[in-house]
Amino acid sequence: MATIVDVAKRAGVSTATVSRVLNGSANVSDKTKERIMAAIEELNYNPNALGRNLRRMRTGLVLVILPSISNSFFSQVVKGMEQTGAAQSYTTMICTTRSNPDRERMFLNLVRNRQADGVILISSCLSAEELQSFCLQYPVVQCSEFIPGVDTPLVSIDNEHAGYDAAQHLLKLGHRHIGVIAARGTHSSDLRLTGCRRALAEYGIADCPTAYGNFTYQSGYGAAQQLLQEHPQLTAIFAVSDVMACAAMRAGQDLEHRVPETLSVIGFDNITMSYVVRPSLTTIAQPRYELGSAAMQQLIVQIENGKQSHNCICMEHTIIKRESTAAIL
Amino acid sequence: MATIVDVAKRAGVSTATVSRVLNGSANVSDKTKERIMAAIEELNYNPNALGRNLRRMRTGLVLVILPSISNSFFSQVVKGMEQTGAAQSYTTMICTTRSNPDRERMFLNLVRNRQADGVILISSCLSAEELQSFCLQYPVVQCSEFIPGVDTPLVSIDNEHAGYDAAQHLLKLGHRHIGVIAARGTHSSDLRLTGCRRALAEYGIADCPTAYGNFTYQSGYGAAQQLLQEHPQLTAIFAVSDVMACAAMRAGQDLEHRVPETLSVIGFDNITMSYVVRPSLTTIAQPRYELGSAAMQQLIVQIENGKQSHNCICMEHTIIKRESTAAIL
DNA sequence: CGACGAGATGTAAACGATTACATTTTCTAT
DNA sequence: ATAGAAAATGTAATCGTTTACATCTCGTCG
Repeated sequence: MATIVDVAKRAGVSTATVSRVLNGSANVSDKTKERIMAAIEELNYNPNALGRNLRRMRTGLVLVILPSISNSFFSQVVKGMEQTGAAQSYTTMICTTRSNPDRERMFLNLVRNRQADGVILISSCLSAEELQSFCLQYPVVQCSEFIPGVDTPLVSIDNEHAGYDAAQHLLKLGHRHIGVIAARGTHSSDLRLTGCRRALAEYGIADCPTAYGNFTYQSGYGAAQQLLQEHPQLTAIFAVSDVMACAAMRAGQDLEHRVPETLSVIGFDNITMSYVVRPSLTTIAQPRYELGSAAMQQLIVQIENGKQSHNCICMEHTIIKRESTAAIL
Repeated sequence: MATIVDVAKRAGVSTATVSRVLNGSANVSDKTKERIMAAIEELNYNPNALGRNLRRMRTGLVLVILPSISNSFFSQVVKGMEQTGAAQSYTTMICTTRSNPDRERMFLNLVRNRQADGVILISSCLSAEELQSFCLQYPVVQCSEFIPGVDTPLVSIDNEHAGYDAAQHLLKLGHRHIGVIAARGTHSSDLRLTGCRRALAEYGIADCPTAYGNFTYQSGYGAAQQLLQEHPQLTAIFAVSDVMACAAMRAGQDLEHRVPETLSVIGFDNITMSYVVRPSLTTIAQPRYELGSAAMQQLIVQIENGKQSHNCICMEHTIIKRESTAAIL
């Protein structure tokens, strides 16, 4: 494997000059430049990034840490990050934790180690304390799904308000018995639930049957079954994710409900599945690409200008009305 | 940021001894080890991986390059890679190309640059020639979706045979007018189509109407519409991906078909969506986790023992019969 | 008691680039 | 022709580790 020294020798110049050509620096004569290019070509030389990065003390790599790539919600968010990063010469790589804190720590260590310049967290599985101590020293941004009480820039939507809007939609359709499928230990789910209850309270409704799932189809199915069996008076279900909402529709149908005639269902995230199922799913959409893009923007500022003030960027959500919700009969 | 020199000074030893402790080497007295650990603690020292990797000329990083994370088929494949890699101390990162050859080249350059030790390709978008010249010099494995004619180890299923089996299933149910939704420029799709036609030929059927999509729901919907309108006699459709198969079901239903009574549909991949839709989708399943695991195994062998003979590992597929296919009336 | 070997530690040379500073060459203006 | 500026190039230190080799310190054994 050829090094810069080999190239320099072959071209009859010093390594400094080769380096200048490599980095497009001015003040190298065309003749020399050509000789160097030829030597690079002949030796099939590739600069060793380890040497370069060591000297520069940066890598141009940015990590996105998320639980898994199976949630198609993340796809667009990550795309926003990638494109915004690429526009400023950062390479984005995806690291999956499978909700294993040790795996997350391992990836954060890559930043400690200087193998990556910074990290964007989606749905971290560490404690606020652990995260806090990390983010004091290294560039970190939280995006979308986050741990509260940590001094990182944060890019998300107003989940409480979104939950409120979902419930409002059902209430305006006349529903008064509304159940929720939430997810335990997920801050956004807590906020959505809070917002939902606030809307119910405005209609004088104190009762809000809630079951919990973990974002899988199976868990959503079970939660919906439980809700519908324990509270037969329910006419609507709000699930904090589309996958669980789809499962709820199926569970409802399997319990002799018709959606939306006897059971309305509203989801969250607007993933592909939500318009593939039948009936198509009413849901809350987030500006996924923009969330990712803004998060990357924040991270790059941090990497290049150091720790920033605790920024919190809140984006707009929208409700997408489809076939799964209807006025109560 | 503390360096190994700072730690050595503080502990009153040489950097060599600190390094020995860091790497768990023998022959350091307990007393010294303790002093060094204390110094590391006090200085909040983290070894700089850039220096280390430069010296060792390896990083322990492995890249998985794929078009996008939105295809949930990849999720389990990648999990197999991650776990098998982790078991041998390799860190796996996911890189998405969005089918952009320049992005793919950029990621391959990380290997050229020595920022990663090797790479697994799923559905590369480079030419066989370009890939070939890369894989002669660096550790590469292709997995699942591949470019033919390149000397990399390959881990996949027998796509031709799988296509044959899908068609056989429909033929045995009595279908004689079978359409295919394929994907242009995808080798596995070509093979599946070939296999399908071989099965038809065995039944003396020469006609096999084929339309093309690009794995998106929309494209599958359009392809199915086209097939059903141009060939009203069709009673069954084989789509080379579940997403397109689901779209075909919907298109069929929107054209007044009932699935499976008047139209049978079979897909490929067994993604979550395939059992969420109604009717649930008959499909061909691949051993996803095992594909990924075997691919990583191959890669590690290459990284640690150098270029291997052109290995091709073929895994078993299975047909999963659900509600979307039925005997012809 | 002295030699020897094992164990503990230190010295210094890599690894492959970048870059501040020094030097040489070339050009311009008088 | 020559001073001086500008352009081109070179020298060598540096980034933070690891590790071959050298050295030192003991305890053991004949």
